[in-house]
Amino acid sequence: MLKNSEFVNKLRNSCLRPTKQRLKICEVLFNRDKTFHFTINDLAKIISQKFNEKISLATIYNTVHAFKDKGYLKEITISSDKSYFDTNITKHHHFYDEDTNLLIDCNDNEIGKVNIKNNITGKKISSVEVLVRVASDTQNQN
Amino acid sequence: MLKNSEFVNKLRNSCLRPTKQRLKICEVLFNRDKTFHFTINDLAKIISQKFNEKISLATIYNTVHAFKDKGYLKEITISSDKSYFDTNITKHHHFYDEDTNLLIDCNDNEIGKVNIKNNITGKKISSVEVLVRVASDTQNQN
DNA sequence: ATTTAGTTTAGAACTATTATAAATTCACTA
DNA sequence: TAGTGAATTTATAATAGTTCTAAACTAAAT
Repeated sequence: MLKNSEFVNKLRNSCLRPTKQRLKICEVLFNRDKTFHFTINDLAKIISQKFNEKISLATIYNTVHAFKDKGYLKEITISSDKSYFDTNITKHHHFYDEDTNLLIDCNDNEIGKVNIKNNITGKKISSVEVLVRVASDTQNQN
Repeated sequence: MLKNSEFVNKLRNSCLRPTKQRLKICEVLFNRDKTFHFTINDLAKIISQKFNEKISLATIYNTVHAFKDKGYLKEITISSDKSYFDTNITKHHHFYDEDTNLLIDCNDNEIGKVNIKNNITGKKISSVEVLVRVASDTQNQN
């Protein structure tokens, strides 16, 4: 739960001018108690519902990517037809509910540490991500 | 390493008519010793190089999706701008080399079993996939 | 107030993928 | 082996998500 002046600082500290549009997007994304998972389309809808003035799609794309580059958002790839973003930027894993298309964060109580015994020679691990797809019992296992 | 008559059977057993095009695609995908990771675009290129007669992109899409539906291919999602497919249909995980954009299969010697302590209530796990992104040491950690 | 660089915008462009509908081919039957 | 109907292939159009463009606007420093 952050307030406007904190967003101004956050943006200034990242060499991003605190424009009206970016502040609105901050408010939608970061003025929350819980992690928020969204697609660009979700975000565009929320913005157009919440505020009278609309923000151009191009700006929403630009801002989300800027926030991702600055480390304020994480991108999560579940399907090739959509990009999901996550306001939880800590290392964590996900459940993906195939019935509802919703992402759910996992904590360490749910998935134990992944044991990587051998890495590719000469390479450094940049991330380890587990995706557990779940569905109601009637769905067939893949 | 399968031969033509085996592909004919494979297709017939799946209620897919063994057409010239499907047999060529089988030859590219399954006449191999090792696992093969590819995008539709990769496959289209290989086909146009290997054979004189070209196969329509629509047919390549249709066939790859039919093979996926029949369980002969697995789809792997790494980035939202491309679909990767894998001829290794066993349960396994992947390294993804961010420098070369190549996928590498993991075996159990490389990644230990993922310990899922709690699943979402009322749901069944349909898959568990680990993606380890790697890059050369000079790249920054994400 | 002026200036300059950063930002926003609408719309065009692009890329991957799916849909369409006509032409072709497979495979069954006679 | 020719005829038939359904499956398949094909080129092309359509669509969806995303990126590009370049003109208009705005923030912030002088």
